[in-house]
Amino acid sequence: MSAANSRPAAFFMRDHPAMRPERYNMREAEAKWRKAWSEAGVFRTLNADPRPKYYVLEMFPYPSGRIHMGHVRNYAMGDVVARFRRARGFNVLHPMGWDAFGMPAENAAMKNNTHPAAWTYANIDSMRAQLQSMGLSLDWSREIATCDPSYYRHQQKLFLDFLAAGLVARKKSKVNWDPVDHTVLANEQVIDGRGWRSGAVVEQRELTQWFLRITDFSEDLLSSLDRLERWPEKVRLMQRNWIGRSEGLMVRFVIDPASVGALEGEPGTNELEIYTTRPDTLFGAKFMAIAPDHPLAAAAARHDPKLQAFIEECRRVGTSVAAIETAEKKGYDIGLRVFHPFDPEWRLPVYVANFILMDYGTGAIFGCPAHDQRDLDFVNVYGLGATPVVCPPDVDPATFTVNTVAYDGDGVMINSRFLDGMTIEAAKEEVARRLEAVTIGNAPQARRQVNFKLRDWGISRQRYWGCPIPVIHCEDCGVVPVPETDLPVRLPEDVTFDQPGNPLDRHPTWKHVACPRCGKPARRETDTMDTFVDSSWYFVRFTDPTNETAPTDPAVANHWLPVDQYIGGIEHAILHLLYSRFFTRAMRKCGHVGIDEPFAGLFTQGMVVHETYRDGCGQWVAPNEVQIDAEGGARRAIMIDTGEPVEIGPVEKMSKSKHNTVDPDEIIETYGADTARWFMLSDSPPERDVIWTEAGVQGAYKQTQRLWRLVCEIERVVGPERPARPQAFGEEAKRIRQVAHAALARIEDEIEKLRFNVCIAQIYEFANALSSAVGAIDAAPVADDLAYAFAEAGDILVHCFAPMMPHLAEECWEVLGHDGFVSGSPWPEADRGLIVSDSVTYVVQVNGKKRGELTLPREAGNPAIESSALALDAVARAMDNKPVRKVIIVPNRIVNVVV
RNA sequence: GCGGACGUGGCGAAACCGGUAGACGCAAGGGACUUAAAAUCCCUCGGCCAAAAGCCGUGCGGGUUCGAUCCCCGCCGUCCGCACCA
Repeated sequence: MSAANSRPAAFFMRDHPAMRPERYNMREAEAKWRKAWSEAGVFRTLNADPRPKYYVLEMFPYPSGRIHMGHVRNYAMGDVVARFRRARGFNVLHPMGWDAFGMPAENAAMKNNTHPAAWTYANIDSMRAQLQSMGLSLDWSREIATCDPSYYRHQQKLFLDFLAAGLVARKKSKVNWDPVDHTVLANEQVIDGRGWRSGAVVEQRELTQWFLRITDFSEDLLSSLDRLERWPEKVRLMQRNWIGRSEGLMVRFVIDPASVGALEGEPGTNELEIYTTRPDTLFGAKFMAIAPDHPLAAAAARHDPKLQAFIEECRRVGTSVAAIETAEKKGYDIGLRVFHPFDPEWRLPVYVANFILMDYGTGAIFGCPAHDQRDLDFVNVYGLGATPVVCPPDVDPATFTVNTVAYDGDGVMINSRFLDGMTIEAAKEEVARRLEAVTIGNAPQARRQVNFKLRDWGISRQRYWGCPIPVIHCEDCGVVPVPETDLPVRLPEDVTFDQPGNPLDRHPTWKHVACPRCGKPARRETDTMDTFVDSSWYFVRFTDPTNETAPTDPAVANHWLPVDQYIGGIEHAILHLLYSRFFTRAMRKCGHVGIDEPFAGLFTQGMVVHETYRDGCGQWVAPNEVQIDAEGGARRAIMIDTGEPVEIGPVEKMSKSKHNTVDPDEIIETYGADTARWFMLSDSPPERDVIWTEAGVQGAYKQTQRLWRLVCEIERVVGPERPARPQAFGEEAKRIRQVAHAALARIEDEIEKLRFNVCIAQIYEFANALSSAVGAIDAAPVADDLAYAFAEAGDILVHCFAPMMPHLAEECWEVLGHDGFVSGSPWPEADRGLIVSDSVTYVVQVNGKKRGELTLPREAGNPAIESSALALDAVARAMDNKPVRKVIIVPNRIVNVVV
């Protein structure tokens, strides 16, 4: 149905206002407009469109099968931006796709005996239908799914390009290994050191894995953060800390040969190299500590079964930093002693300690308990003591001690011989200078080093449902890339999940291939890629999603990129965003794009949270099983079925386990997509969590009806013809125009800043003002000037809420007598000249406390303002006959009389 | 453990760059309309006080300032991330 076809009905209604339905039938209207948009292709985007581009993107969803309220919020926000920019004359790219590889499909396969592909594509179909029911202005012709060979073949090409460019490495790395299920476990699958499915104690295993060399870009990824001005400061800070640049010193400690004992002949028993960012605290050292995975620890363990047991105990904690660092500090003295670099008489014990990470620095430290909390916790277990070497300002060095809280602040060096009295910085410099000058075995004892916490990105996954890594292992030729003509390396379809391990590895034929180089029998790589790889370039693929010959067309990609506004959850603040920034740089190096920062503007939205409910037995109860009564301010909940009382619990993130989810389908069915979108945007600032409440969504529903009635009322007082602009406006018409244009200016500012909740409050204020103006009219239609003002205000109002409630807006647009779509019509121009008023209201304060108000002409000068202020009764009373000391006048705002 | 954020009425919140604290909405209470209900419309709504005047009030304790929700210092509480979840 085209908009033109609906004209007769609209005319009929305008001629007979009484015939217009009292209530807006969202169910019919929403379906009607979605169909009309789709048939007219309103949201189709052409790469060749000459208008300025605007790329708005929301993080694409994992196809779990059902959308949740978090999606509704995320996509509602993105759609507001897309629709607003479109109205502002931009050629908007607003695509959607599916982050479709990943573990849940394999878990479902194991549980339900379905194939991951079948499960995933079925989920995509149902989620697409759900998203479409939201009325999002998406270009569905650009839809992509990362699990589709038409997508991952290009990802394999990118991998090969990266390989050729030296951006790929093979290294050993540890994984959580479940000895019963014969599978690698994700950190989230390790619960209290045991596999989630088998319950077996998890081991750590070393596997040779594929890595992307993100650390090649550490410095660039860090310094470029300064240029990302439209990113939240907190995300930039999180990335800065994650990259973790530090300037420190590598120091070689000589091991006392007398302490080597049974380790004689083992490698690495001459010296121990450590990395420190605090060389200034060297005189506070109490011990050395090495990681359980340190080669020296392994060497020592070969001679000491108890140490071996200790190391294995450490490994059971798991591979996650959080687990390692929260575990109680434990160590094992391996008997070695090292010489203090500045005192050959001073020897320090060497421990293997569970809180030292092999991945950072050299996997070895010197421990200075007085100034590092972890070291202090450690010595407090082993009774090694703590000597403070940095004294806080204004503290007496003679009495300063450290017992349970380490001091990591600024201060002056003490107890440190030649460093005493220096600042921390000077002491660091002095230690570095002296140790650089000492030569041990042809090399200086210390060297300055910039270190990063950032590690290379391990992308190997021993799983089926991911993008195959396109290489072949040949006994003679080694690692051989799959020739590009053989891409894609497709996942075999005939796999089963009824036994443990990786289906690709145990597939009878898939991995057996001829070496592309020598032709001898060889085997395919059976690891697949981390799904973060899939999501690290999908935003590029959207610019040219059907390109069959290459991952991108660089010219097209460079036209659209960077994404102007990216919107998604804060949980992706580090990994996804950092990997995407790296990937863009890597793609640039290989000639696929010409930019290095993929997302110019980033917005991180808060979660959708909900009250939790439990019945008498403590079982979780879902919101749709509960009825809430609020009388006299007290809220009580009962089970709808039984009337049994229900306990209202704390508000928490919506999760299946707590049964506090709300199904978007049900909400859209009951209230309509517009209401759901409106409520998601109206209640809380978008970056903060929003609490889903039944009362809130009902309130939003009421507002949709109110706006509908208001627009119908406006149409009634305006009359059936769109009024022409009159020569002059009366007082009331002027006032209405002023209200409308002021509202428009504010609302567009707020949308621009993504402050949707404030924007909606402004729409309410505008609607309230219009509503009373219309209510004051008793004879319709009104005079020409008023009719014009009302019609103009009505158009503005509809435009203002159209990005949030697009279906209702189309319906209202039609009522106001327009052809075509409001979704396709330009944003009205706010006449900012209309907005300035002739008078200004000052707040009058005495000593900073409000005592009255004063309305004066805009052009009033300071002396006039001052004398009017002092003339106020309330001011005189508050001054209490005291003399005026000073009068502060803030232009157009405030007068403060200081007495 | 490390890192990051947040805290304002009964509730969600607003307050431009340090300048009227509580816009707007929800809930609640009162009223109108109605046979009744729903819907709709009007009024009240931070605390103390009968009211006016006034005083108190932005997690807590200090500080800077003519003036602090906003800046500084120190606490308390809540939430999030931590590299194989996506």
